[in-house]
Amino acid sequence: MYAISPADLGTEKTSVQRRRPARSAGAEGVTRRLTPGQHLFFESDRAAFVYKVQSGVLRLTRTQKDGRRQVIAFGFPGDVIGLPCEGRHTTECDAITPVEVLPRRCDISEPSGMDPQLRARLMEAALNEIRMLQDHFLIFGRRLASEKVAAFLVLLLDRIGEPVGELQLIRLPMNRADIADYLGLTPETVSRSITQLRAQNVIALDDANTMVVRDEYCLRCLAEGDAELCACA
Amino acid sequence: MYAISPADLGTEKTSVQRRRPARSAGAEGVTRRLTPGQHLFFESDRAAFVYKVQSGVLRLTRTQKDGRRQVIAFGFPGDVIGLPCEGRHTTECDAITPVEVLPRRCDISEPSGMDPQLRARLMEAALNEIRMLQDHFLIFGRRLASEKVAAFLVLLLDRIGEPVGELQLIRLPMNRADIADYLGLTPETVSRSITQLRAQNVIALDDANTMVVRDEYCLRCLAEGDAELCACA
DNA sequence: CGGGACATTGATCCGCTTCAAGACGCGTGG
DNA sequence: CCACGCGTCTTGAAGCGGATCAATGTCCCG
Repeated sequence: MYAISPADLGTEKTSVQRRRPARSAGAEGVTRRLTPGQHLFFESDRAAFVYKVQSGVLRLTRTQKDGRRQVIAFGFPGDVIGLPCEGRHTTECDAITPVEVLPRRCDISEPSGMDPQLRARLMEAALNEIRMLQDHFLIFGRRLASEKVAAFLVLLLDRIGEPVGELQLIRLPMNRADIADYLGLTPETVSRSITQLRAQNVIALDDANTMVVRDEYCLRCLAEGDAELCACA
Repeated sequence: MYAISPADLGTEKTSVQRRRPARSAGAEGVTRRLTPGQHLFFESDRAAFVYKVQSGVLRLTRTQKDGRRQVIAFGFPGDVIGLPCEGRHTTECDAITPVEVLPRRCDISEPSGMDPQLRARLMEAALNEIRMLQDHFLIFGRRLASEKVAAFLVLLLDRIGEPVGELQLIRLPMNRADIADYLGLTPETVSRSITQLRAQNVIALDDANTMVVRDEYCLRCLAEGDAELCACA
């Protein structure tokens, strides 16, 4: 869908990082910047690096033959993404906001020569990813759409929530379609669920991608299917 | 739902949940045997070992507060299961057939003293698990129940299919409820989908847990949503 | 100001869940 | 050997929730 687009179009005020190797995958230890829509890697790509996300948000997806897309995960700052299997990436990855990632050379097949510390971190990252995928399954398997959406918002809240006075703010980096493909729903259903949460005064929307959590306890109850425990219902 | 009953009968009949204090978690390198329903570990257990499955089939599950169960994966011979996160198991695990596993001591936090070969295998196992979980997502995200079930049968076919003349045989080690909880369906819907596949002459059932794949090509088409490509529809 | 991408809302339809009943296989005990 | 009970699988009928299709609203950016 997206063609390779020049990376030096927008938001280039930070440093003089103009000598980025063109069209190369990057270099060890040199921060790589992506603009929204730009790909970091594709499925089946030979994996030269794993990437530590420094800022921004990435989207990890797999697509099936019928064109349907599954969002496997979102990559937030602090995440290590791009762990390969048998030397190849197992998902597609593109940026949904301006992104900075730090590439680390990653030759899993030659672990003997690898820095022990890096090796340990890689293992830790892999085990963490396993747990996050399992958590994702629990959300994905929720019965009602509203529960899925609430659980997703809780996830975001814990990950990128920003305190605003007594309450918390969530700046949604992804659009409704991304949320839908993460949860196994349609964008319309996601929108309806959000509208419903707003009607219950659990959240408030500034604009479509900026929400204030007005009743965090209630949101967490709804996320677990305990609608009864929540006075908002 | 399940009665507590002694599990040492040696019979492999009904699945019996038997909570057993893991006073003898096993010993490094000594094959451990489980009877159906017996647990290998529980969620949040401190993880002393990972296990290589030698024979039989295990079920890895996570349960949520409302009692709903999500089958995360099945452990087949050759699989390495029980990879911990932060020193603890992230799922529950019990046997659904008689099982033999080989425990390997696994102190991820102390990787320096670990045999490099074992370390490499652990990493490989972790990366493989990530890919398998991602594959699971694609199946879970299929639109129609019949596609999910077909995709699941293809998975089993490739994993434990037994050639029988020209065709292939699948001995289902798990019941309909397990399949349902793996796919995010109800047992009734799984049953109906199987009935439908049988009516289309794609499969034939000997008994409920023994099926012959009569048209493998068609099954694979249905699994990918290409019902049109299949004359059986 | 106008165009495009995205979000919301509405109406309808379909597939799955739910609840219920019956069938089947298997082990036990008479 | 057969009757019984239990767990599982199958099948049926009804209701509901989300998908789909369509129209409108909103924001952003040129």
